[in-house]
Amino acid sequence: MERKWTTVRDLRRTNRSTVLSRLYLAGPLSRPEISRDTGLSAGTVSNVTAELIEEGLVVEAGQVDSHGGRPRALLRVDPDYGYVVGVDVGETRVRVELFDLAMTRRALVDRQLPSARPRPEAVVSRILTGLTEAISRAGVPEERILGVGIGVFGLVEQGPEVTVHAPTVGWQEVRLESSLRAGTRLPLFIDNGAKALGQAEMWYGAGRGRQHAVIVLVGSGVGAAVITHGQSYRGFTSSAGEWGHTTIVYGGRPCRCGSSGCLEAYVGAEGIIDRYRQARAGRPVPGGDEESQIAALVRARHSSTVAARILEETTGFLGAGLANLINLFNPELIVLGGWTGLVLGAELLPEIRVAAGRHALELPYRQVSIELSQLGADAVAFGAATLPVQDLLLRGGETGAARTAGSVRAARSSHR
Amino acid sequence: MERKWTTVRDLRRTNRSTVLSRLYLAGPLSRPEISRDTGLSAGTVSNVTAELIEEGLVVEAGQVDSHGGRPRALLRVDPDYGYVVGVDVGETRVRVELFDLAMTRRALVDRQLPSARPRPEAVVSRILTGLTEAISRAGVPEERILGVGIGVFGLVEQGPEVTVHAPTVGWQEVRLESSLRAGTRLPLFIDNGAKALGQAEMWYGAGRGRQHAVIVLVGSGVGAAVITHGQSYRGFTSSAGEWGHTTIVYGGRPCRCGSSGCLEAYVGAEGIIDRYRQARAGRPVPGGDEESQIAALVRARHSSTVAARILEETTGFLGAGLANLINLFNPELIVLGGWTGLVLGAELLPEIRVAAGRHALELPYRQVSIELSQLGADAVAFGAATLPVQDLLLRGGETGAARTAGSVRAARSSHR
DNA sequence: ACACTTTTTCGAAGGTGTGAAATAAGTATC
DNA sequence: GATACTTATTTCACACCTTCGAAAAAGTGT
Repeated sequence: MERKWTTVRDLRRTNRSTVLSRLYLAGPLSRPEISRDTGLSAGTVSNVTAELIEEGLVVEAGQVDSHGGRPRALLRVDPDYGYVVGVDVGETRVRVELFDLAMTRRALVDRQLPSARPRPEAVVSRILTGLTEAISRAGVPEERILGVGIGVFGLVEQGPEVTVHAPTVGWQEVRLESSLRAGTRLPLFIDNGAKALGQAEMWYGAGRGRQHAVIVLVGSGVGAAVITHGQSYRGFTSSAGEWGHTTIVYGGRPCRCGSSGCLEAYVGAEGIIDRYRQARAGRPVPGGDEESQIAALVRARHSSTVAARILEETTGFLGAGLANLINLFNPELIVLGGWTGLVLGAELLPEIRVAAGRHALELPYRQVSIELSQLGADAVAFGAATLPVQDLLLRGGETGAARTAGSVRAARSSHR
Repeated sequence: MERKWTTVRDLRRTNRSTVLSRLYLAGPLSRPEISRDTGLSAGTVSNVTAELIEEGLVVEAGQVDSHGGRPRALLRVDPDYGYVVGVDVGETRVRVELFDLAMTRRALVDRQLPSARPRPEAVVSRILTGLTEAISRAGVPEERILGVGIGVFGLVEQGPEVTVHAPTVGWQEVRLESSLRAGTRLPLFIDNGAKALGQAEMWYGAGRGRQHAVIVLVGSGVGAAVITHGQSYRGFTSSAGEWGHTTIVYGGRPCRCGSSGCLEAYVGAEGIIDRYRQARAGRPVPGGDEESQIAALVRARHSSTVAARILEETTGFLGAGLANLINLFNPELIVLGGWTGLVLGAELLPEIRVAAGRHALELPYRQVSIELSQLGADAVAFGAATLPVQDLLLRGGETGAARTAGSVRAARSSHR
């Protein structure tokens, strides 16, 4: 009962939010279209849009000619109203990208990390220097930055203060938010990288227009982002969706998480390569890094029965894992992403679908479609950048008395 | 964008709803307490409660003495404002119970089904006759019945019309709602039995006051009800939560659903008994029905190493299954229910907790507590009866122009 | 009897969306 | 080129809503 949802002004805010969101996600729209989509009366739409235009969030974008009537004016969110930053924190590098509101990239900064088990301070310093560099490269005044979204590996706990847990790289309750807060006044939005990417896929990728989906990430690790009613499913402390460490072969292969039989131990890149090596009687798998090893395996499938068998098994495990998601979450869509997932999916998607069908219940399986990611494997920073945008939309474009910045509102009004 | 949430009257309805819900779920409360809990101003609370009292939904319930000030009046929902019916549709019987709003049972009707694979018509006729009998036995005028909740086995699809799918008993897209609609004008609320029970457990059982929980049902079959933000997680077509048919032993024991290695094949009553029999080299398990066989197994665990091993394995499988739920849904609470679950849990809960800890990720495991069901195995009808209550609360006590009945409102206003 | 405290009600004020009417801005037709 | 028609957009009266502060109500303690 902590939510504040009572006054007539909150009503206005949600209506602003629905109008703004529709406008942002469904491209240029005319007022009558907004009215129809949102159920708001024409008068209200006119009223709300006038306010949004006045504030500079929305601009006119041409007209659409009519069949004998006043032509309807098209409206859209002004891409230059503000800018957002997305940060991809990986285990080997930090990547900072700056976008305008249309998600056109304006700057990109890449920083290597010294080791694959980076210390938090190393990450924090690279985020902060990357941030200033991206801002200066893009030539954008800092006051116009709406927020910084950060997609991190590991479990991101959204408490009174955001903390990150990633036992595999030795991070225990890392207070990432407060560390960053010391170095910037910009609003911060920290989330798990898979969840960030999932949101991007819903807005700009394979999930457009869907409400219930699971975006699955198969790379070195295996994760998932669950979307319900268009929103990320978080659970009690936001660590929901740890699909990679669900048991799929009771008592099976040991997993780096300490348990055994985890899905990740079978369909994560390392798991696949390891099983391939064992099937080759211990001979090393050709190719240098994991990526080329997987590629080699996929290429070999027509010539080598061993490779074919390994891939078939992998398809089976992956299918069963997807079936578990289908049975538990009943999504309308599953998006297969992550670099390993994309490599496998490019060749084997039909087989994966069939394998999922073998293990899932018939009804929910009939209602789900399994598709490939459209944004590719490298869109975590992009996804992270959508986090501040989402915040903007949910607030209906009002400068929330949120995390920081009273400067933003001032900057804005002096700007127009 | 289909939801209607725009006008200033919707605002009133949600405020009525929050006040009414708080009052219903948190027992007798004074107006200042409501104000504090809901964030509404004292004026609004007075205004809203006056309306609810006027309509007969809420009544005064004594006073609480003060420390030198006007004593605060206590308010509560009138248990006799209306009545609700809950129906438990099992594979062998139909059970109809009638409650007042305080969930005190006023009537109970039990009807056997002719076979364990009942035809839909057999179920429908027993529901309808059971309904009239329960109403007459309780001596309640039909106009005072707020609705009938029905908890059914199988997958319940909430479309424009509710349909039920249960392949194991040969039900394919059974149009239960329209069949019942022919025989009664009362508002109907049809849902999966496990979900219905889950809601009851949240309101009146082990889940009180929690927001994110999974209620797990282990009986002959295995199911789960997932609660997020206090609401049942449904997914795209409401068939979410089919935990029993998630794969936990890839390529393992065949399951009646057609797949193999499903959790249900290992920890469902039949699966346990079957594994026990195999371990006894095919000798039949003592005891008549499944229930007494499981009881015999549990009793034998101190004298028989075979029984002990089977139970240990069962604990392991169940723990891994729970761990999957923990990793995927990140609940704050897991409630173990269902008759098999209760029998096992009564003896082995600590071991089950440990087994879950072995397979779950550390952080979400630390944050979850695993408890036994408090409502017992036979509370599906009770749970189903909460469905119309929930509807009442969500509507804020306004007679929705919902599924049926304009008679209800008339009856109500003539009644006071 | 009086002062004090707390609850509850009351009325004015400030906001909101709606629906109908008015206005704007085109196209089709004669 | 003027007129009729059509559709988009704005304007405005209206009915509602919550809040806020003041006043009334209803007790306790001295």
